[in-house]
Amino acid sequence: MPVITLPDGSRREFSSNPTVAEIAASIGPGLARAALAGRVDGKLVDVSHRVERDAAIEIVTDKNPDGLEILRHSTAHLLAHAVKELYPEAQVTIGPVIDNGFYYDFAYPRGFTEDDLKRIEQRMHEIVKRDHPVERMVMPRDAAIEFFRRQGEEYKAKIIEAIPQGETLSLYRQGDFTDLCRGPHVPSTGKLRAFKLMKVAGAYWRGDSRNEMLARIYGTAWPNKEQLDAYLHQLDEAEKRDHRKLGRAQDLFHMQEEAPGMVFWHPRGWRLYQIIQRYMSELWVDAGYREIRTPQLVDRSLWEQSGHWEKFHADMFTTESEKRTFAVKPMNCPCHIQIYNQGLKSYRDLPLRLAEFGACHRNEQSGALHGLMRVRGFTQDDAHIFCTEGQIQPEVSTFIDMLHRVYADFGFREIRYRLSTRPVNRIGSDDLWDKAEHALEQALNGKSLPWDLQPGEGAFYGPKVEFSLTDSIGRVWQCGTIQVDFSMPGRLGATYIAEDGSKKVPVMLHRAIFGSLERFIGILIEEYAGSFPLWLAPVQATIMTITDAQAPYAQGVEKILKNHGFRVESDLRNEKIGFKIREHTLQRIPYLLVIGKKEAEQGTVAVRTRKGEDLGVVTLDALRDRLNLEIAGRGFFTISED
RNA sequence: GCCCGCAUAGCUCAGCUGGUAGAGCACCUGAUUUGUAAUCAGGAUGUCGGGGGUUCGAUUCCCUCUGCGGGCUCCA
Repeated sequence: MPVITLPDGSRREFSSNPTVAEIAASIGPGLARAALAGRVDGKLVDVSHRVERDAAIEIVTDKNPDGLEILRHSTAHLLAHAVKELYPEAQVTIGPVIDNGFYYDFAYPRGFTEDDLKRIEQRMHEIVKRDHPVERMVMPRDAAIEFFRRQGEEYKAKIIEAIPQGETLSLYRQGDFTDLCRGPHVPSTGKLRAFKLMKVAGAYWRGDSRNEMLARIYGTAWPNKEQLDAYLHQLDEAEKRDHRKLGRAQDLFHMQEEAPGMVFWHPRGWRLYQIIQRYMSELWVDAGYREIRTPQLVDRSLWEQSGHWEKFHADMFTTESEKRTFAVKPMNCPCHIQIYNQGLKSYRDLPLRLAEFGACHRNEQSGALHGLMRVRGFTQDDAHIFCTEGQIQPEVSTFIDMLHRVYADFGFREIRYRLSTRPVNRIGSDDLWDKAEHALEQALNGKSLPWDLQPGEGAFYGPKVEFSLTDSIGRVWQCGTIQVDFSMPGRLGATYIAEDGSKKVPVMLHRAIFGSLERFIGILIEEYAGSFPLWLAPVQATIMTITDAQAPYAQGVEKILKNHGFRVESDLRNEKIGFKIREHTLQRIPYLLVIGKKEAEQGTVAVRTRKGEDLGVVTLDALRDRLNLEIAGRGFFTISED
């Protein structure tokens, strides 16, 4: 008879083979009710699973991450169940768990509307009330195909057809609804309580844009209403950080119909942009880069040579002049090679690091555009390192250190690392790709960084490491990148004279840290929710007067602070001080400097932060020292963060 | 590009089933000279995204284009 070992090490012996549910019940009725699934010797199973030999058992509840995942997965089935009841002609496809929830894709040409979502959600609650037991069945592969075909579920049948012959499949049935699924699932629909359907979207069958569009419904699910509400609240909060909203509210930039995907930077936004640009420009000097500037418009022939015309043509803006075709540059690399090619290079010149704030344009698909994050006109902090094969490792390694420093300065702690390998559409031999992919992998492993592999996601000219940051609602955006390129220098005739006097082709590393200034600023706005640290704040302090009488003194203070290099503005309007405080606090100005009769007489200012702290009355020298200290602290200084 | 949705004053938004539009803030004028998150009073404001159609009549219904939003595909 099986002996069951529980997570606390205790053992129980059963007189007959118990199910997971029975084991839970033997521990306590509360646990029996809470049991969603079991873990038997590490393997997740349904509570109906019968344990037939000695095993380590854990009862999985919604307190456990596995339990939450099962809950979400079962809620996806619940969604499909409701849809099939309401819209029998819809076909089910797949319904996986994702962060914070799940989705389910249906083949339903009419598509779903917001009203449908309400109906579906209501029906889901009804099915929960019915508390259908969720039963597991097994079926041979071919029988399963037959089973779904009979029900008109062509997509399910196709999914199963992709599974090898001879496999036995598990199906789950709740009421009249049966779905193919590996499981496990909650024991009955009554276990599902806190969920909400979020949105409808289109998604291609099997993720291929050549396939038909399915109707996807996204939902979220939680163990209880409190957690669901907390999540919904968190989403509301995240929405307030949206860079598009804050960009308008803080008068940083705007975009308009006549220039889709292009940014109109307003004075404050442009100041921020320039602060960031200058920061990088100085870092380049420190790191041995040399800054350059190359043309926007380049003849088609260069793009043909570089391979862009062939692989990237659809994304390039072109124009005609004097019977020639020019393309607005989508990337800077070919131009940088032109600068490299001026004058004969020696191995002694390597590594040669050429950097540019390269203004690029790409004709992105209209549906891909997204605020500052995905635009058609953007500026990269782009550099190309020309080096020997032996210099690849140290250069990649040094680059990653530099990137870490930059991200830390801007307050980013969580970076996602991804290695993207050769795509189908590519130039260069497999031998070169092997070498390049290997070089990047080694650089990452050398720093013990956790990275994900993205097979087939590399650029057409080489593999890359992507360094990604997340926006306010958790969407991941690639910012930094380093790419090894063994192909393009050769195509564009770059060479150097080696130690032995022979002519060799250098390796080129494409690399960026911000990626695009636009995207980086977008993420920065969301990261700080518009409350920029002092060193980045477009306006660092606003001087405001109590009455007109202090205007001359206030203007003097403004001048002094500006001379110290601070970004200061004055608000001399005939308004009450509370009104001015409110306005500039909402603008997230780090320091509010109030000047009344007293301050004007004493030669001081009363300091208030955007958080509402009163720092008292200080002299201008004391203020200067404080601001300078805080500015020097960059992302590490937290006094005025909120 | 594809699917779904949206487009009303500078901004945020209201406007039920068709009868040419409204609020708050902002703006302008005047009063007020004010001490740490909204002083009071008055005033002006719209081709209701563009084009076409149905209708006696369209912000409202239909078609189409453009842009935006959320996804998908793609990418910095």
